[in-house]
Amino acid sequence: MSLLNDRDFCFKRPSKGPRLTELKSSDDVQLLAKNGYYIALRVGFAFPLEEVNALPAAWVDHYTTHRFMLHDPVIRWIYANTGAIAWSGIDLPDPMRVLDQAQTFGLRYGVAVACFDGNREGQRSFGTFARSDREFERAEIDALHAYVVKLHHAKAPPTNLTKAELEALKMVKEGQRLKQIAHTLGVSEGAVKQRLKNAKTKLGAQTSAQAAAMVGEFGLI
Amino acid sequence: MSLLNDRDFCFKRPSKGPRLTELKSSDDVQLLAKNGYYIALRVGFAFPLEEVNALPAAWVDHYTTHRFMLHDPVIRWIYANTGAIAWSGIDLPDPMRVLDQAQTFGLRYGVAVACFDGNREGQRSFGTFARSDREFERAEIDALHAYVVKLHHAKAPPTNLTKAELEALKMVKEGQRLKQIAHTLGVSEGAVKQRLKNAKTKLGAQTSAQAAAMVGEFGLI
DNA sequence: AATGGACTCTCCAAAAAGGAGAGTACTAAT
DNA sequence: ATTAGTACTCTCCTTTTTGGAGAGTCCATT
Repeated sequence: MSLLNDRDFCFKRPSKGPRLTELKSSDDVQLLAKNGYYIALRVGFAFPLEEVNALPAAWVDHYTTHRFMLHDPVIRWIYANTGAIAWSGIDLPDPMRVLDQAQTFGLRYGVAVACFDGNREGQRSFGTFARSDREFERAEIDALHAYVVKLHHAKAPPTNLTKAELEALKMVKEGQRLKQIAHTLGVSEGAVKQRLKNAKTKLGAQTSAQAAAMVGEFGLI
Repeated sequence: MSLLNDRDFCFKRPSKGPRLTELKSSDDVQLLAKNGYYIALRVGFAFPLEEVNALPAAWVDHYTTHRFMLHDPVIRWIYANTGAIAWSGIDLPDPMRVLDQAQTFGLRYGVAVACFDGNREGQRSFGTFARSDREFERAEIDALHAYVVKLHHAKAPPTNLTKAELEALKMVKEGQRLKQIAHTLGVSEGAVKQRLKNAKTKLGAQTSAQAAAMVGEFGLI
């Protein structure tokens, strides 16, 4: 029996044979990228809004200590391209033999994915996924690509927050009480509450604490 | 190359000669790095906890669009070394002529700084600073180095938070109310309050919202 | 003149914060 | 083996902060 089943993956079975369609959660990804994966979301000038690092700790250690990033052909491909490709298809030099070393950590076969949605800030997202037993199939590569694109869009920062709302959230995040905030801004406490309420609605947050943390992570304040 | 040296831990200067006073704030840095600067704090596997980007918007745009990062000799130096150096002293190839292009954006003379404090996660911090009118002086380079080291230490994540405290903070950050948290954890609401109170004390936070945002930014939850 | 959006306010109920006190668990020193 | 110290956990009680409903103002657009 395949490790992939309906519950884990969401197959569709159209006319010809089983088809992998959509990865819903990190669990689904874990099943495909058995030996680890790494996703960086919304990389701007140099760094991302969020990263998911599910690579083996030993490899992360080795990679960090040797500062492989700038020499890693996978990273180089990701920075230079958009789309998805198997590691084996990347035609770039690997003078530090990063990929060979990766193999000794169980990262033998892999996929690199990069996407960009034409946003003004030039933010890009990318991921790399690995397994040791066999090469990834085309449908799997496409599914991983779609997954990263989905996360990329999900992490699009909200654009409808007003200046006043962001201002209030910033002050909440900095540990100020409503009374202080109101005083500093020269408005009523109720006004501050209303701003926070609007912000929470727009962000889908349950509490001001959550809303403040969210805008912080989006880099909006 | 030594990863660790005295200068990484404390900034002292011998008594003789004019001494550049310590850089206290980003304003001080702005005065020195007239044409812009960039600081990345606590870069782990690949990305930092925080970045300060005060480079000219046009350059950031150009740099991002052309994905210079992997080709930038300054970045390559920073990843490979510890200490501080004038751009002009970096002896690395620049096939994409990143530095030449930087000049056309007012970034003519510059300094690169990198530091590492021997922490377990291998986190490093670095910065690069630019001006167009003249080369940086040795004392200025040292002061900028000290500034980055200071920020690096300031961003050291607290290590004294208990599992219970982090757990509570995480749930606050996710928008849960104390009642919910208490129920989920199977403890009294008072217990949750106490955990949050301890966390706030340890973090020097005024409110739970602030504490939750802080641990989030430290990457502790 | 009407509509919609952002902002403001008040009042009341619900939630969170803060203080004091006390029990438990584990460590290090006597 | 006892003791002291430290860190963590919990309860109870009071005060302060917050959240939520409803309504009003101001302003730009239609």
